Formats: sequence, structure tokens, C-alpha cells
Amino acid sequence: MNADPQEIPNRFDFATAATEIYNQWLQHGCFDANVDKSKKPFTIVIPPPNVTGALHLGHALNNTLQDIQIRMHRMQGHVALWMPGTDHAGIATQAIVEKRLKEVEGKTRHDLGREKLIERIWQWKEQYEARILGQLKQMGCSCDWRRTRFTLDPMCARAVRSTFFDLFSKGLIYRGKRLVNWDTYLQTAVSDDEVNPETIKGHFWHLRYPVVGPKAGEPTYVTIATTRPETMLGDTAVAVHPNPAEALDKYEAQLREKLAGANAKDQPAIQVQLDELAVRRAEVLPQLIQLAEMARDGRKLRLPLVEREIPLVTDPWAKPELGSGCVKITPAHDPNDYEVALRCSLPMINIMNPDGTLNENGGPYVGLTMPKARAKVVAAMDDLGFLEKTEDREIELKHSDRSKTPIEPYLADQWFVRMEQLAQSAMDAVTSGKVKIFPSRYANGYLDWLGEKRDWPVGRQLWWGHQIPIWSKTLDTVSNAQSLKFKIEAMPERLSGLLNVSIEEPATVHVCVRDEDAGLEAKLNSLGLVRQEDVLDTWFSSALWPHSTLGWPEQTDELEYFYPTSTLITSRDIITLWVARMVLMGLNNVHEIPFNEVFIHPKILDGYGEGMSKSKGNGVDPLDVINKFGPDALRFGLVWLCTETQDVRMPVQFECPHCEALVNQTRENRQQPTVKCDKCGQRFSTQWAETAEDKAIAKAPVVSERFEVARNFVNKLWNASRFVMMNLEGFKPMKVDFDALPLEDQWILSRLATVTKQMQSDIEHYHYAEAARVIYDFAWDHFCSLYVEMAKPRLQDPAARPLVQQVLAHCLDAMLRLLHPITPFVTEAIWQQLVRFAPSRDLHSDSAPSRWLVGASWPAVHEEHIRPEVEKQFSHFVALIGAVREIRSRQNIAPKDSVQFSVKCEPAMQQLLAPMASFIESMAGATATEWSMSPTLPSINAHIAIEQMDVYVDLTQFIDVAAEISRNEKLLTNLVKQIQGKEGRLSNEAFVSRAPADIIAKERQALDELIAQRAAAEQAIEKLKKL
RNA sequence: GGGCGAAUAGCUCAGUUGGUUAGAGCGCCACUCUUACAAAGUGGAUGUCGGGGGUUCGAGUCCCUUUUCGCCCA
Repeated sequence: MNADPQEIPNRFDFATAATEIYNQWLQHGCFDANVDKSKKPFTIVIPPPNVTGALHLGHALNNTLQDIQIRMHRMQGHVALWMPGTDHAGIATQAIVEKRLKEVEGKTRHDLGREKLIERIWQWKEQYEARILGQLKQMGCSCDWRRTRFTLDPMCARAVRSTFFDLFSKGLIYRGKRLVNWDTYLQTAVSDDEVNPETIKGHFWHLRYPVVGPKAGEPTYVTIATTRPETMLGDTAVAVHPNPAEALDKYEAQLREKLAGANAKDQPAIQVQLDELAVRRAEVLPQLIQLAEMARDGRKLRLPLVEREIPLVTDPWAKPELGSGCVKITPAHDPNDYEVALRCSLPMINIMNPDGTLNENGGPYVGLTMPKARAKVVAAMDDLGFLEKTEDREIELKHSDRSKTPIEPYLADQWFVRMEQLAQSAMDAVTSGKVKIFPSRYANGYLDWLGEKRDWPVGRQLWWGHQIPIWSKTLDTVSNAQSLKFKIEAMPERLSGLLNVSIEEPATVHVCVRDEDAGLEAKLNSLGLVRQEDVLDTWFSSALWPHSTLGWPEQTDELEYFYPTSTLITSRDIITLWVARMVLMGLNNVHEIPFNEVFIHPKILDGYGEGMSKSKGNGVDPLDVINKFGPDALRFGLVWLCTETQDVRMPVQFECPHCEALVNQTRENRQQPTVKCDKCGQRFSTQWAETAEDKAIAKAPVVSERFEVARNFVNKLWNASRFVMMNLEGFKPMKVDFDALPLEDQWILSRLATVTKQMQSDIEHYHYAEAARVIYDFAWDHFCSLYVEMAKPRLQDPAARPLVQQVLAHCLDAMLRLLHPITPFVTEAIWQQLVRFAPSRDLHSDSAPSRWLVGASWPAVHEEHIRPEVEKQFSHFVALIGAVREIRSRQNIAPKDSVQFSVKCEPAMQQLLAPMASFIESMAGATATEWSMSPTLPSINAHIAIEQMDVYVDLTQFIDVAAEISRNEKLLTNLVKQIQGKEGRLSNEAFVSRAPADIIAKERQALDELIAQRAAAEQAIEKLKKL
């Protein structure tokens, strides 16, 4: 530590200081939150980052916002618990480990086996968990690390088992055959939320199915069109609309309505559709009517290739206005067809193996993948003369968000949670206002999604996750199943509530076991029951996060004290997946909402407005930003941009490791393993470098210039603090009488009180950017540019020095406290220095400040210091300084040359400003020669009109005539324009008669002033031109 | 197809209930190494508030419509 303030460096060395400070905080348990019923709790659970990969800027924003809440509330005297942890992210993590296994060792998960694969994934988890927690620590996150959880750890596992058992016992868990989104690469079902539609180029094949025994006059075949011809192998019917004529009428009516409402541009296209419809009525409709008749008459078709007889059925799903008007029905591989099959009681034939190849139902094509089977089916149909035609067509195909491969709809056994009641409870929590969502518009999506009350498919055919705690056995008869059920129900474990039994129709017995219990499991095994292979959806365990991390199902002190948590801060894409489910699970398990408030923060986009992601290559590692700008700048920079309505758009650059030039990241270069520097021409590598050759090249960090504002601000704060400390020699705390203070002291204390109030309210209301702006303006403009500048001459004056020292020390102290939640490191570093020069410096308290800023108290709002009239008075001084400076600059007067000026003003203004002569001299290099209602004007002067004052700067020594004429002419043009506007308004009868009187009066007064200014400017120009 | 959001200075964004001449930071121009800070200081220039209509004495702000972009849902 420096004893001499002169030795404080003029840059904050964040690289060494941050680590040291963070370790000190940890050592002193500054982040530990322990139950203390004499204080109020404030709790946040972290949205647990996936252990899939490292954190990017989106996480940095998310966690900074949480840390700000935690740190402010901790300073406000709450027991602030920030619960940290990570999420096992079932599909994503297993997928990435499997992918690497394949790439590096050429093995599949089946080569390795369940146990070995899980071992590998644990290794991955350990590595990334450490990386993620390290990133959070470097950002300064003040989590209670002692409590770090993982969604697969024993504590969370216990909560998962208890919850599942409870839901099972309430009859809310069931298994059913459902058409699921099957990811053939990962060989698991994925939820609708994990599926993205993509438009790709495909074909529309028109196929013919022969009619069995057509009667005279009936067609010998039916044409259907399909984008997926291979699925014909699983067809169980062909459907035609029951009343095609009526359906076409309806369709035409719709089109006509649309035509009437359409604008000129869209009308031709609709007209074309109408014309086509007319043709269709003539050419296709009669046949469709006939086919509907045939269907009702029970006619059958012969499905080619597999030679199966399938019925012709009627169902409104067959749209007479589309294709041939007939549609093939493949219930096991198409969601719509599935519905048709349920309506028409059709069989469902599954033709696919879990790995995406055809099973034995695929007849001659067994073992082929779907794409290969497609080619063969099309060729065979063509050979048979059943391929009518092929069209090119753009089709929407669902892709798995996880593996990026096409989804196959697939009929499979799935475990579901019934959502009816659970969803309703979560909707009520928000509509009643118990859970408040900010910004409120996000409540719409939440309610819409829950309102559908779709049952939640919770099984995943994975190995990484919580294995479903159900043991099952399918019996040969219903009565055997019943007797097995009775037998199990008679077990002592059932009586003590450790297991529960259900029967799935017709004869499958399911036993759910509450706790891990090897003995009980062995018993079940001996009865022939086998555990379900599937694991639970990751969101099942995440849904329990707010209470599982606090020890539920144990009724721990922590649960009682810290639950419900105070707020949840997350991003908008998981409102339904996660937020909604936490609410309903919290209500189900703890009978209480999991959090009182939810704040949804913006997303971070790149310079093109695209979301950052690893796969796009536009992600930014927060550590790159920290290394270049420091952790405080990272945090302040993110908060500075975190406004309420706008996502954060952040153009990013590579920083060349050779010459430090910034190279813009583009859509092209962000995917390349190496990039050539624009400036020095040398190549650097990126995150995509794979080959040893590329990896040997120095890697460029990815940063953004957006953080420069914040870095500069941190530097400003550091140096302002340095100035204060350099001038605290001999400082002795003193009591002050606010009303007896000089104007500038009253002013800065009034500003400080105002800013304290605003900032607290802004943070409480999640107006982060506003909070940052308020303190930025205070620190930079008010404190540094004005107060500190005015303090300089006062510090030289032994009589004034003690007071200004006290106010400086007090303001710095308060500023550090206010800024600490946003920029914890630099403020703590300054705090540790400040104590040596001013151990006690609070105007309002004699007690020594806390050892650590992190544990210091949040500044109280001194309402009595908020003085609008003082701020108004001070603004006259600021305006005067500005006016003189402008003239100096226009006239190019050297800084060392002092100027003189006289002022025309009321005596009150003179009384206010004349005593500030020394400040006017030091800050504007100017001396007033006269203050009066009618001053003597310098023979050559520059005039500036400011509120309640006319300032005449003496230019006798300096005049640059051309510059002054041009300034006045510009001013004149501006004045004329404004006068015209005002005169226009005031001569408008409507305005004068209808606008409120005070507005009119204001306009009149403003016009008078403008006219006076115009006259002054005109005179000035005239006079200057004579020189 | 439905919903939500965005469009304001070259860039990134503010702009409270409608009310003088629409703001900030960066960038730009000019001048300053003035003993806290050149990552700084002082001053300056920069806008058809996406387009079109409407309500109003008055619209960046309210309403309708339209274009472009983003996200969510189907």
C-alpha cells in the first residue's frame, strides 16, 4: 500500500487488483448468507448455466444484473443470498460429448455403454463447471459459493425423486403412445420447443394407388401427392373430404373475402387462386364427389410395394383445394395423419427403428435409412407406372435444435405430466399479481403458452440425466397385472409411503419408488419389474431449482427463511420452458410461488442484429473483454446498454494479437479458423482453429469498442479519487451546517441526494441503463467537471480547505458506495486506499466505515438536501461559464490570457454570482468588470444572451472580426427561424383561443426575448462590420 | 397465419402524463501536454424522429395504415 497519495498510479491496475480483492472477499466470507431472523432476506437463484460450454456475453449481462441487485440489497442490510450452480443440460451436453467421441475416437455411445459414457460426460461437466464458475468469479459475482449446486447432485436428485413420486401418486404422471419429434441422430424424442422449422428445397411426388375392384364408371386408381414418399410403406388409409363441394364453396368464400380486403398489390395473386379454383371445380370436383361416395361404400385401395389393402376414408383433413384432393394417411409418422387415424379408428404402423432406419414393416426396404428408402420407393413406383409426376417444391422441415438433423415424427411410448391443474395454478400466480413480470408485456407469452395446457412429455431417451424412477412389467393378462399390483400394494414400503403403483391399460404395472433404495429395487427386480431406461427432461430438475437448492423436501431453515426468492433475472427465450415450470412446481411442492418478481433482460446481438451463439461464431468470451478492459468496464458497459425496450446491438472486433489493430468481425470471417489482419497483414487464429498448424498461430481475442465508454469512466473515477486523496492532507472530519454552506457545497450535496434517490429507485425497478447514466453524469459532469474544479482554488485557501476536504471526502465516499454494485472492484480498491487518508468521512455519521466496501451500508437519501432552488441558482453560474468559454474558443483566445466582461442583470443575480469571481477566473479565465442593470459596455465586445443575463465579453485585445461576425450571423439565422415559428403560432387564432393560458404566456415571453436577442445580434453585426 | 418488439445524428442508444430550439456516449472538426485523468480538457458541427394518413391549438410521443428487421407461437 502506498503511504503517499502521490504514488498512487494514474491507472487502475485491474489485472492484479481484481484477483486480490476477490480472494479477500472470499476469505472474509463477504458473500456468505446465513439465516438471521433479525434481518430481512433477499434471495436470487442463478439461472444455472449449462455445463455444455463456456459463458458468453449474454451470460455476463445476466449475471451482472443479478450481482447488482444482490450487492445493493446486501448493502441495504438484507441477508443477500445469491444461490449459484449449474445445469446438466441433458440433450445438449450428451450430444456434444457424443459428437466428440465420434470425431476423436470414431465411437458411438453404444460402443462405450451407458456407464462409460456417463463417466465421460461427468468429466466434461467437471471441466466446464470449473470454467463457468471461474468466469463468474472473474466477473465479480458475489454468490455464496459454499452452496454451489448442480442439477444432478444428490440434493437436487432427491428433490426430483420426491417431486416425481408425488406427481405419480396424484395420478399426474402417465405413459402413452404419442407421436413425438424423433431425433434420429441423438435417438431421443425432443419437445416442440427444441424443434425449429427450416424451409428446404424438396419435391412433391404424385403417386397412384390402384382401386380394388372398381365398379363400372369408377376410377381405377387414386392419386395422392406427398413430400415424403417413403412413408407410404406405413400408410393405413387414403382420405378424401366427406363433402368436397361444400368445402370448396367455403374456400372460395374465404378467398373472396380476402380479395375484397386486400390492397392492389396482393389482389392479382388472389385472383389467380380464384381462377384456379374455377378450373378445379370443373375438372377435379366431380371425381372427389365420386371418391367420397366410394369411401362411404367401403371401397379399398391396394397399397403398392407392400401389397396391403387399405381403406378409402372420408375426413375433413383431406383438402379438396390442394393437390389431388386426396391425402395418404400415415398415422405413425405424421401428426395430422395421427389425428385422422384416431378419428377414423385406423391402425398405426410404425415403419422406423429408433436409429432412423426402416424396420420389418418396411418390407423390401428394411434396414435402409429414410433417404435411401425414399429413392428406392420412388424408383419402384416409377417402374410400376404409379409415379404420375414430380414437382419441385419448397417444404418446411422440422430440424432438431440439438443435433441440427431433420426430425422424424415417430410413434413412441412417452411419459407425460398432466398439465391441466398445474398450468392453471401458474397462470393464476401471474394474473393475480403474486408473481410480477417486468417488462409486463412478457406476461402475455407466458399466459398464452400455459393456457394451452398441453401435457408435458418428460421422458428423454438419453443416458445423461435423472433416470425415471419407475419399474415396470407387462403381464399377459389383465388379471395377472391386477394380482401383481395387489401384491406390491401389500408390501410394507407401500404402506410407509415409499412406493406407489399404477396400471397402464391393458396389463402393464408401473411402480414408482420415492427414494434411492437398493434393497427395494432388488425386491422389484426379483418380481420381474424392470426400471425405465429413459431419463427426465432437464427442465424437470430446473423447475425445482428455487426450492431444491434450499434443501427441499427437507423443511430446512434456509427454505423457510429464503423462500420465496425475491427476484428472478433471466432472458426471454426460457420464459415458458423454465420460468413457467418453476412457478407451477414451486406451487405444487412448497405451496408457494418461487419468486415475487421476474425481470426479463435484453438479448445481446452482434453488429448485424443477430443473436450471439457459438455455432454462428459471433459469441464473445467475457474473459476477452475483462482482459482488455477490466471486469468493471465489462459490467458497466453491459449495464450502460441494458435499456428496457431495445436489445443490445454490439458490433464486435477481433483484436489482432500482432499489432493490436481491431478487425471488424463479419459474417464471412467469423467462421474462419484464421483471419488476416487488415493493418499488419499477419494472420491470427480464431475459436475455429482446429489443425495444429492453425492453432500454432496467435489467437485473437474478440472484443467490442462498446466497452471503451465504461473503461474510460472507470479511469475517470480512479483519477478523481486519486485527486481527492492527494488533497486530503490534514483532513479532520467536521460537522457542517447545510444552510450555512457556500452555494457549490449545497449544490453538490443536493445533486448527491437526488442521484442517490434516483439510482436506488432505478435499480429497484430494473432500469439499469438509467441508473448507470445517472451516476455517470453525477460522477463525471457534476463531481469532476464542476465540483472538483471549484475545489481546486478552495484547497489552496487555508480558511476554506477543511470544509471542502470534508465535502470532497463525503461525496467520494458516497459515490463509491453507489457505484459499488455496478463496478465492485475499482470501488473496493479505492475504498481500501481512502481509509488511510480519511478513516471517517461521512457527513452524517461519526462511526468508522466498514472495513470492506462490499459490506458497507447503502447511502441514505437525505431529502433535506434536495434543493431545486439551489440547483437552479447554480445553473446560472454554469451557463455564465459556458458563455464565456464559447467566446474564448470562437475568438481563439489562448488559455493563459484572461478576459474581462460586464454583465447586465438584476441585483439578485449580481449578489449570487459576484462572490464567485474566483471560480469564474479559474474555470473560464475571465474577470467581471461590472454587474448592473445598465453596465458600461466595452467598446468592442461579444454579446451573449443567457437566462436573466446579458454577458458582454471585452474583445478589445483579441477581436477576430470575421469569426465574431460569422458567429453572430449564424445566431441571427437561428433566431429569425425561431421568431417566425413563434409568431406563426401566436398569430394562429386557434392556438390563442384553445391552448392553456400558461403555455401562451410562455410563448409570448419567449418571443419577446428572442426579438431582443435578434436586435442585439443585428446591432453587433453592424458594429463589427464598421471595424 | 397469429402475437410481441424495434426503426430517432455516421455508429450504439435515451427521450417520463402530447407543450419552447429533440439529447447522451463514441466518431468527426478546431484548440489545449492547464500540477487527478490525453482512456483527458474546452468549444463546435451533425437529425424530413422509416413512409403515408388521422386526432389535436400543438405529435418523436396518441390512433390507423404501410415498409423493413428481430423474436415468439401455430
